[in-house]
Amino acid sequence: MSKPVLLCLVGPTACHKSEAAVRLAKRLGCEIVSCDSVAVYRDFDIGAAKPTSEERQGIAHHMLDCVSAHETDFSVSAFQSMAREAIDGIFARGALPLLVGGSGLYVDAVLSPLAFATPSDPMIRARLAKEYEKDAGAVFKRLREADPASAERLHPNDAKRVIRALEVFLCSGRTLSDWSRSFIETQRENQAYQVIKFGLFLPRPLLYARIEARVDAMMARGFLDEVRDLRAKGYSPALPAMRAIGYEQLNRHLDGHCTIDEAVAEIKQATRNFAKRQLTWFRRDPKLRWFDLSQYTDLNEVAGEMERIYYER
RNA sequence: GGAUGGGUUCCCGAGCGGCCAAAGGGAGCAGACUGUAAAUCUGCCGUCAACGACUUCGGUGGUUCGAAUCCACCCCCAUCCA
Repeated sequence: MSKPVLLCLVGPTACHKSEAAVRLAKRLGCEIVSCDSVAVYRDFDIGAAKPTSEERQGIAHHMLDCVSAHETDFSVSAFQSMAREAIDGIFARGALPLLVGGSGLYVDAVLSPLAFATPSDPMIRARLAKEYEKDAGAVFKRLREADPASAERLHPNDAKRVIRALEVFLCSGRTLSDWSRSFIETQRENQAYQVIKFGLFLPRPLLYARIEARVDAMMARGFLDEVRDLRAKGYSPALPAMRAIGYEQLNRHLDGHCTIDEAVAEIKQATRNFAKRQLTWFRRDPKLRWFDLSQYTDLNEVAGEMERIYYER
């Protein structure tokens, strides 16, 4: 029996992903599943570049505004199960799911059903974080004893991952490398969908120029007020969501640490760096079909090309 | 016109006789990535026929075995006095 087909559109930030997705969705009758680590948050709109209702043009969008930034137990894993539920619903409706997003890990999480089943324990993690701060070397050494494979793979300076790997071992008795191995093995026979992946990109100089223009546009649309409102609503600048690009810098400005011009310049810089990292992530996927936006006069052409590929699958 | 402080590799910025192609940061490039990932982390980063060679520290000329570092003059910049 043939697997259900699922479309996926990725690319760095500021590449017209949302717009291209809507065009494609209109042609193929898709419902969109956003894979964006910031757009999931309610009240985070302008800075998250969340498509407005006009921009969505009546196309159903899932995984937008689906969690509160206050949620302390949100995670990639939570995202994964919610997104998969949304996808099941789309299939049930006889529609075609179109994953769209720039958060590579989130995209992969959705596409790899069995990943992230790994256990976690916030208490242990917090304790390890403290220990790491005091003596990073000691924590890494413990990891090397408990899970040599992960220790080998991880850099001692990578606090997050070193701590997480040890956490997994401490709360489950199994190593992270063990969990991931079984994931890879099971994934092979559990590839749930037939995935067609598209990637959008622009030559670096154009990309960077577009990013800067878009940050200016966000500011013009009231990004600063959005952050002010967020604070007024009780969102602490310490929240993970408030550390997202743009929100972080604007919070620093609001706290008097820098001028608005400095903040904006930093946002542009951080976004450029981010876009580059996204490209690094997506580039390793050999199955991705890339579209250089500078080679097309408009997005309909791109969407048309994608449509053709879909039918020729 | 005078006084003082400066001009360092793409940028900021240390260095102030050898251990200096020159700390550190930023940018740029490449990469990693399995529980809030727009995060976190790594590598490269003057040039080359590259375990060695060559060209750099405002300019020119000196001192010295040896200078980004000392001296002279010159050119810029900043501040202050006129």
